[in-house]
Amino acid sequence: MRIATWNINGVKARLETAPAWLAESSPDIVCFQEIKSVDEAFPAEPFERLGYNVVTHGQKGFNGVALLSKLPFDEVTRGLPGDDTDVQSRYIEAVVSTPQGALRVASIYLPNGNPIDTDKFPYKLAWMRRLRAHAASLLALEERTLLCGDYNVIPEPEDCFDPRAWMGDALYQPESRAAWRTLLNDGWTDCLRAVDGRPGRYTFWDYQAGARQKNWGIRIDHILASPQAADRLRGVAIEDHVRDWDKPSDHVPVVGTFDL
DNA sequence: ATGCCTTGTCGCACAAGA
Repeated sequence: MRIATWNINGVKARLETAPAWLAESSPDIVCFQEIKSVDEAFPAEPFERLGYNVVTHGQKGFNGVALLSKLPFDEVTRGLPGDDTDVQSRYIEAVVSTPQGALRVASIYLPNGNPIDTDKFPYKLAWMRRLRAHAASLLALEERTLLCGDYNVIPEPEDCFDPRAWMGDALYQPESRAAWRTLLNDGWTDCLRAVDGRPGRYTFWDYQAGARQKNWGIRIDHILASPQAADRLRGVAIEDHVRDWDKPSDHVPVVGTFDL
């Protein structure tokens, strides 16, 4: 079973690139972030034609997440629990039935948090606390669970080209990185790091300043596995060749392979 | 120090991203 996460930076702008990569890689389950579309306007047909069931949690203009699965969805939950006043669409969770049993997957678009001297940064940190609380309730189920998405956190210095360039940024603040570690210390496995200790395994390159050509990247797209899923982790691939296609997203797909 | 690009918006510049 192969599960992918990919911030596509606008589904309507990716109607060539996204189906092309899905046709090439053919993951069983896909977590999209930043669909930038309301649910009614999401162009599901190009994905359904490739054999995927599609569920979305969108909003107008910004944010928005989706799940695609070749297996049918048994249940779907939209929105991160813990704050009924939060109107931003950044979380969708579903359960599928595999031959080995149930698999729970969430697509996560964690707030960016910049600039850090505005209310966007405390919103990010509050969102991370909510995520930790909900994730802990999922760990208690002792199921195979994967929390996949754009976490907007650079975990360690080796996850960016030049840490000095990110010092004042919400993605690399001590509070952001501490919240990330707190989440992992509850029992979640950072799948890429579990199988690949090399520095410079980036998942995002800015559109600006020739960042891709200079390899000024960062690793912010992550697959977190519950113990029951991590036990079955076989490998993780960062499909960075997609960053060099026409009309790319600034993020690239990350694909985990599991014995499921 | 800032913008550099890209996307979406009831556009005709701007917000947001990271």
